[in-house]
Amino acid sequence: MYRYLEHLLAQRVLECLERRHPGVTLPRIVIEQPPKVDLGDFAIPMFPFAKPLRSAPLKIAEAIQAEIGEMAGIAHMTVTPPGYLNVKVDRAWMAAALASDRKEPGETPAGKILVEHSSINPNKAAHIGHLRNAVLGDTFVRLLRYAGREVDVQNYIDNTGVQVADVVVGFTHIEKKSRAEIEALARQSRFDYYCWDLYARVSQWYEADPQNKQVRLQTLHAIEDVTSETAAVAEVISTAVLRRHLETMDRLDIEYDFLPRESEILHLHFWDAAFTKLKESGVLTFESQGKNKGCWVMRRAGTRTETKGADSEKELDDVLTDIGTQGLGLGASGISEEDQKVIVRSNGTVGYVGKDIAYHMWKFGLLGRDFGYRKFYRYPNQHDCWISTTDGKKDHPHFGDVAEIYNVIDARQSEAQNTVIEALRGLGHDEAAEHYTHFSYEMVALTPRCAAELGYALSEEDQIRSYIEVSGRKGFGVKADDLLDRLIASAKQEVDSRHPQLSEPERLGIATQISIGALRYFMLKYTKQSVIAFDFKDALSFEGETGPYAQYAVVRASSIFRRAGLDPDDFSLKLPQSELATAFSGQDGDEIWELWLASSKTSSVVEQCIATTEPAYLAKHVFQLAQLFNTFYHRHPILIEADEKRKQFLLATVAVVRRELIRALTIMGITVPPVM
RNA sequence: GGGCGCGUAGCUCAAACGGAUAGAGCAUCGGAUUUCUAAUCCGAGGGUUGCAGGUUCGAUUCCUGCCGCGCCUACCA
Repeated sequence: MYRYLEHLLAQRVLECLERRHPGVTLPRIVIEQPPKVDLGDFAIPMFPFAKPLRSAPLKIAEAIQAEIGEMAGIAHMTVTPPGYLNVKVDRAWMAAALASDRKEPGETPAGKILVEHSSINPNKAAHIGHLRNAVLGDTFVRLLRYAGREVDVQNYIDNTGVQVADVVVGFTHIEKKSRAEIEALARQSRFDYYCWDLYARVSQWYEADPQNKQVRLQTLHAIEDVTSETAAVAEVISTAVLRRHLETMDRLDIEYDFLPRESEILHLHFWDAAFTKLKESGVLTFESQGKNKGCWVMRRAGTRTETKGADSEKELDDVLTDIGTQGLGLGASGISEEDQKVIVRSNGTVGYVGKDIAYHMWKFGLLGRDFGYRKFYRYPNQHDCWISTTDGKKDHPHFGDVAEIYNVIDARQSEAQNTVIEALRGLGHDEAAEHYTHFSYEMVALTPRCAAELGYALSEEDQIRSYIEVSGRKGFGVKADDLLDRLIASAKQEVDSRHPQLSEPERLGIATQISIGALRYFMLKYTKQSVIAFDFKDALSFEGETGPYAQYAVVRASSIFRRAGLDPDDFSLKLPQSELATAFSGQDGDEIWELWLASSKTSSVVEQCIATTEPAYLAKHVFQLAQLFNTFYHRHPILIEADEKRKQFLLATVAVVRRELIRALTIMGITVPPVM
């Protein structure tokens, strides 16, 4: 409801100003919340209008106040120095709307959205860095779906790269295992852990003798030939590890719809189709000199200081003729060597950025080719996850060909992402480029203390750092399943001591819900651009600003209703609006109103999260709501309340807060246990 | 060297689009009528928002310069 009033207000203020000042271009109307409730529920700063309207902020506020007229849901407005128009909501109106969970008017944009996340190399166990990616991505998917959008979830699988090749080398050259032996191992429960260790050993093996790296190259090439034994082994390994990743993510209620694999991008010749178009459009140019001689190159994204029109280009041309291209280090492509990004190597093979361009053309339905599809994994809820194949089934859902895409990929890959966007633009697909969002986030690193705890010897240099980057190659990191296991063990201990009367499966179930709540909340409470310095102490905490804190608030709300013998989901407020108005104007009316107001904000927060690709706002909202509720809970004993009308009012407050908390937690992928 | 990002309380982090007295959690210290169970609540201390300028009614937020830190910058994927 908050969102609805916010939009309504902005629109009415805009109309009002346009009527008074026709033809003037106005700045965007910003609506915020005043620092304290007694000032109002919305604040509209008037300062930005002072200059364009040639009038004092307070004068403008007064004019709007006088002319804007009545609005359902708005009680009144006050002009507040130094230049705000503060707006108070009609509390009874809002409360009635919230209590009946009235649907907010508003339309949702059409067009399918593709969110890609996780994309873990299928050669080792998933670690906490992958967890951040998956939780961010999955939560964003839930945000979009809550907002009414249609979303496909994809997880890109690089099953033909060096990382898989390295583990193949480990099995075949270090451990000298046969294909049958590897297949047997791959059926073991935590095969990904086995690969984790082996991958680290392979890295050491390469370092021990540079000759060994030759084996890596041979293996990499062998994998590309589908008929080879090596390719078969790679397939066994990557598929088994991929299955493990899906299982790990399923523990956190994270599911995918489609798994496009690099092997199909290769074998279905996606690149050939893209290459033709890239050459025709001039995005790619052939370099005939310098260190990239014989390669097809592209200008690295963000290297040109934007073309400033004909003049400067002409100047540039003059300069070029004067010095000669050699002097500037420009190749035949006209791009300086360090600004060149090699897309096709001199031996004719294509690099990963090239494949990525082709793949993204497919996403937008611009390639003219499609994957084959077959079912790969069925979730316990019967949802099917599909995977790419060369031929595949005829009957399959339609993937790709979407209106918007979001790629959840860490900040280190932003240059590559921008290069793909630039390629799309260069191909003339500006529309697609505009709807391509790199959902960028920072990595998860380990604190030196955490690293020491895990038994890694640190250099003196590393010991004084605030964090150290994880490395799959070195086997340095915290595995996702290990963290989850530790969380569950720790939560289980608490549940055991608090609820000894419950059965073992019940207690384990509760501990699992709490662990997922703690983990998902932990991954979401930091803003994207902040590096998470991981520490078990913080991650294993169930107190303060954590998932369990919010879950506990809901448990308390539910328990009030249970004790009262009422169903919170089916509780209807029987007070007329006049009674509600009285309740809110009482002694603690402001304090309780704050709780209702916060409850009304979910859809507004969801909108903000989507607009800024920042799910952390939702976590903040959940925490704020839970915190307000806990304070309220302490101050107002409800079941012993003698005044029946007052009791109804308090119960309605609890019901609404509970519903909104559950709603927001659900978007975060967090469920609430029956007791805690 | 170039590109991107960061620097806020002892620690970990908030404050989207410039706004009203810069907020939380953890840690520390002191409390909560044995109550809808305390995984909770209340209180205290703790800040020149890295430094120096600039823009303006107003700057943690925008601009410039410096200092410090991280990531990216391969014919690897």
